[in-house]
Amino acid sequence: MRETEHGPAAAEVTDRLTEVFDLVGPLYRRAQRKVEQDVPLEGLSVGTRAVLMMLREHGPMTVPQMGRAQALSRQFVQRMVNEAAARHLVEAVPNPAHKRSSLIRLTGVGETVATAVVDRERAMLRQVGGDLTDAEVTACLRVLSRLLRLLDDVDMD
Amino acid sequence: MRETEHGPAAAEVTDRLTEVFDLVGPLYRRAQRKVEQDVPLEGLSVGTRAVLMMLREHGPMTVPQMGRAQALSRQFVQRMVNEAAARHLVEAVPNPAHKRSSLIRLTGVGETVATAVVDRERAMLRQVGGDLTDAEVTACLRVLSRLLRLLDDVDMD
DNA sequence: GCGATGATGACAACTCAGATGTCATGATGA
DNA sequence: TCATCATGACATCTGAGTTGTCATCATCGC
Repeated sequence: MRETEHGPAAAEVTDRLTEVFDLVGPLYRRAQRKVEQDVPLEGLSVGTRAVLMMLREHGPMTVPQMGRAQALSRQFVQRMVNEAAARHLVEAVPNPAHKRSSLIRLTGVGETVATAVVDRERAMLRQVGGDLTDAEVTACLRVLSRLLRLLDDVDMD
Repeated sequence: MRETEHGPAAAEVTDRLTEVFDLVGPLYRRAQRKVEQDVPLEGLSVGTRAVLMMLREHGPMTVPQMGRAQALSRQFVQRMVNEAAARHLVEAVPNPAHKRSSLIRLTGVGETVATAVVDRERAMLRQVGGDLTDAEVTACLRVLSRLLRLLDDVDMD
């Protein structure tokens, strides 16, 4: 039986997707709380951590770009960036594409701190990594991305 | 190459798990917002919706059980349950196992409302369901469950 | 059986992540 | 050149969810 067809199998998949959402809530809250209690070690808040992680992963970005990527309001991200900038973890550099909105990028210190955070978190994830296959994680990423895209139109600003 | 071994492959998996977490944040916020704007149709709040959905899925439960399951504080869940009870969507029935903490279960009306919510949400998920295979969703559920268990110790109360 | 321990429910107070509103500025595009 | 739109700055607000406290009652060890 091909699972990608519509019909009974598709209905089955839809059912299970509900379960995925049911897992996202608790997972988000637990992760939030975990980060909340760990990240002060680096003198960060959850919000500034998110900014550092994004810049670390995707390179320099503008504030509105980050807001859209994280489904957060532009103004909130701005506050987090300002906070990070006050601690010299990030800095604004001129944006060749748009003169008014500067690119935000990690400073040397920022990179160091971001790496420390990532390393700590990966150490924790390593406990569970062995149980899961690469294929499973890939599938998970695909499912979550698809769901995210489904909710793309739900936006603000 | 077996991916479940430790070594390079395991490290790779750990890396990708970070990506999973990066997806959970935006997904949670978007879903929250979507539910927020849809669920007033049934005259519910996000919290009461969560209670109804849990009872619908798992049958009667006590308040503390629901709190643990959703990683929410007992008191908060209690408030949501009280709210739902005020609208006669749920009711307390004696708990044979523990005399002091009664079981909460859906009323007839509650069941109707919960079904309406589920149906609407499944209709939306159906748009995406066809793209994904049953195996992928299963893998996703497994990954998320594993991550949730990893954070089990992070708790409150 | 009886006291210690510990859940539970009820209620009050608080916090803070994140949204919303508004304005001035300057970039962009027809 | 003018209208439009995106950005940054700042101020205010909201409400989901927590924390604190207390009385009650169930459970369990002795």
